Amino acid sequence: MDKAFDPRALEPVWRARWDQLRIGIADPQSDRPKYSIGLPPPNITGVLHLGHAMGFSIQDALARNRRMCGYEVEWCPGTDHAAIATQNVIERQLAAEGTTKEQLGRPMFKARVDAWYEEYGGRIFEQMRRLGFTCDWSRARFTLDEAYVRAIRTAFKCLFDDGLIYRGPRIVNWCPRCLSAISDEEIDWQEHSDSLVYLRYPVDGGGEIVVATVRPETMLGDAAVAVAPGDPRYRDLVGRTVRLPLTGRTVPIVEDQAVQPEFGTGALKVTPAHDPTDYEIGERHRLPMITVIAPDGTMDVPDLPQFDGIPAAQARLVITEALRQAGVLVKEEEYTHEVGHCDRSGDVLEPLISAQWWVRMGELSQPAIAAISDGHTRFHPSRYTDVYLAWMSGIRDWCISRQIWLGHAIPVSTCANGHTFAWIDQPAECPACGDAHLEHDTDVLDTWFSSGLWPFAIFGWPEDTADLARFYPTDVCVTARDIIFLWVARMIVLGLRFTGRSPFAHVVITSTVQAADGTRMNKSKGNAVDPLVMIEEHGADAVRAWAASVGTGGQDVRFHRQRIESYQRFANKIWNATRFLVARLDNGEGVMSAPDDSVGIDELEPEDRWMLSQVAETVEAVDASLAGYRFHEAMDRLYEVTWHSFCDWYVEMIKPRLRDDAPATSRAAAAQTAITTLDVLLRLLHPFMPFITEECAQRLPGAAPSLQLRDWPQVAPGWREGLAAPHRAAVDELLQLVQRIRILRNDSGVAPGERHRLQLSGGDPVMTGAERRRLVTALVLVEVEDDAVLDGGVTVVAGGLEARYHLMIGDRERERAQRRLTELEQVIATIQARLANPGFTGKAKPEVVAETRRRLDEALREQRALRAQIREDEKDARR
RNA sequence: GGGCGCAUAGCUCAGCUGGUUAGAGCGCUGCGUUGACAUCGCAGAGGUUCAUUGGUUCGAAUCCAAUUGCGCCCA
Repeated sequence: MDKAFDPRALEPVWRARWDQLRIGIADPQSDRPKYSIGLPPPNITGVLHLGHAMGFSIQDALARNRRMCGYEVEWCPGTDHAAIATQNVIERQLAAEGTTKEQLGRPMFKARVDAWYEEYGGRIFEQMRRLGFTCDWSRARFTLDEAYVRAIRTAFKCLFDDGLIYRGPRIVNWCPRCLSAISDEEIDWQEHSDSLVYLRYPVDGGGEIVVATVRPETMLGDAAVAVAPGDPRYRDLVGRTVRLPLTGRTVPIVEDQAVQPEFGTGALKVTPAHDPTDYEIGERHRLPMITVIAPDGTMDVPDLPQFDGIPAAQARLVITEALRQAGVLVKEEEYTHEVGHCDRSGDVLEPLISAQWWVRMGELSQPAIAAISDGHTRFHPSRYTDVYLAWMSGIRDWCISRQIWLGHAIPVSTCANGHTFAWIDQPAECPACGDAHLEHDTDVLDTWFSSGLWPFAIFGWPEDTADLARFYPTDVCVTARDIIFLWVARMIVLGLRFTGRSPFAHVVITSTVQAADGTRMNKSKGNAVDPLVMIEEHGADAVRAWAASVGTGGQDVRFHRQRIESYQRFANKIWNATRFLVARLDNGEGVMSAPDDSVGIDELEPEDRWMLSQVAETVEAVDASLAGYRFHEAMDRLYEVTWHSFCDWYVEMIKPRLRDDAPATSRAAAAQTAITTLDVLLRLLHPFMPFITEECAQRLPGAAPSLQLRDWPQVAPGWREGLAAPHRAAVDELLQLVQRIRILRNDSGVAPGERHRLQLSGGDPVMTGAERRRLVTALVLVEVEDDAVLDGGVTVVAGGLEARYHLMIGDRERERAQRRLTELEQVIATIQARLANPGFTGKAKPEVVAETRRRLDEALREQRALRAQIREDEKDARR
């Protein structure tokens, strides 16, 4: 084996092996229990970012783990056509070529789009393969596939025929660049510094009312002035009318609960056609909807030619000036507020009234609420349950139409006789009257409508396929927090509607990766980290282990490359531990073999039992962590036990036993334990770090072609307790003693090769003196004496174990002993006070009290030893 | 305006259902190249005891309330 693990050389080998073994390909006919996941489909023309790397690493870890646990795993990948994003890309290309999609026409535009998909369609899958993901590539789906289109049309038609889809004019978030409606969830809020303008409106019959607004240009479309119900300042004005400056129109003063009396003057100008809140006020008071801004974002006021056609932002200044001239402007104040932008084009959104297609959510939301509140589907971390429920119970109708060219056409036609109907196969004539003059709707569907069908459409719905029967509902959906509403909620709603079942049992929300300074990673800001670069530089295992270690737990994470580096080093550590064992136990072919694999339990040494008991604990701990989707916990645990328990302690302890001249039985027991431990750890680590674990596992006796074909480790009942419980504590105690001896040597300035005599006494009788002497010798350079009594020396204690160590104390040790003594005095005082408290001894659990007593004993013993050490030292000093 | 989350070592963060002399990684300091690993080993410093203030409790970093600061979501 090479001296260091080389991911670049070994990763392609294992990817090829997994392909060859058809690891990800599921067999619906198998009699294993199923486990299924629908991969959240990335944008087909996008590139992999760290968020994908994280979420997908977690899914692959689940998939690999479940396979080893005996499940038939279907992890179905796919891509989304991402209509708005793709259209923007193509339009930018066209602009660079000096043309537009309108000049090109729809058929040519579609050809451009297809070419784009053709060129970049496979890219993100290739990137995913670099990380070693074992999706079922044979079932990959694309939301523009023919079968998928059928699913979408079927879903649409069902909802339409059930009266749950309607078309109507409503206020929407309109992007003047995309010339399309945008859903509430796609708004990017940014802070803007604007001015709050106070306008004086004359009240008919005398008096005035001052309103405050950040959008004075919309005053041309005012339909009322609203005040909070019962506001004493305006009580007398309610019911009277106001004469608007510039337009001269007369509008009423109304009361409405949406008005915040403390904001501005407490009087609100109401522009129902250009503000969502005003729209609602307008509906409540049946106000006219006066449109003054066109879809392209310019003023649409033919009666006022001086303003007509000016872009709204500019009109704001012009109209403010006109109001100032008219003496209407009272004052302007600086005002900072959040303004909605199109998250695709970045343009400021313009709320407008427009005819759109809507899904009636009221009825649909009920089962979607029940599915979560009844626990059929659970969120991890659980707090997202409330977030989801709050949103779902206040849900509004869903705007599903977009005025763009790319995407799924709304499958609706209208005939010359005014019959409007939805269809699955585009009809030639009206089913109601046979009229052949059909007009097809030119809008396309919101991308989230199609991805909302994902968990069942990927398996062939609406057809009755074997895959659908076998793999739906899926087990888990692993995704990012920002699409809980946009996507997860819609899948639940649509899944329940069309299949009667919630599409997944668990929703795992992964962390959001931020840049190191806590800001959002953003390609345009240049602070985005490319996972492929990370793979190149640190290896895929390191990236994946990082993803597992920070991906769950519910916190956002700041990206620090050092975190990935630490897992790269971890991979190297695993590699070298394996390399060492191979070197010692080589069967001649670079594979380790135990000299005798029929080692009986009775032949295990205390450290073997100590190690195996930790292995057993780790299996249980990792299982528990995975069951709770706490990947960070599993990763931490595996890192700790592999590096520290196994490499730092266990391997060091058994080094002498692995020498060729060591007693055969002891050597076999050590080899057997080391191999077993490594084998279990590799299997446990495999879902998180598949490449390194595969490569190392090949060096173990009886290796399978892939760890994916091995069973997940299990702990036999009673193994840990029966095998190792007493030895575990005894060895721990000994290790603590070793550490204290090392400290003593270190702080006394003992040279590395310098040996001193040491004598052990006390300790748990499960271990013999000889066993202890052997281990201490293996772990620290000392001459351990037999039981003969030595005079003098420094006493070192750990638990019930004591060592007399013959060396001259150095100054640093003297200081350390004094410091430690002071510290101990405090500890002892605290524990004694606790034990003296009848409230504690009376109410605390007996085992807690016993443990406290034990700790007191331990502290007292250490204190005695330190005092003796200091006395002895002073004696020496006098000599 | 409503909701959620976070404030623990220089940095990034763990600490589940309350009981530890409060931990890890990175960074920092000292020592170390006798055959697993310098992508390493051994040891060390570093937290007024876990934002602040109250409360519950025999006992709180851990539960409750309020406050301050920060982040996010919804409106």
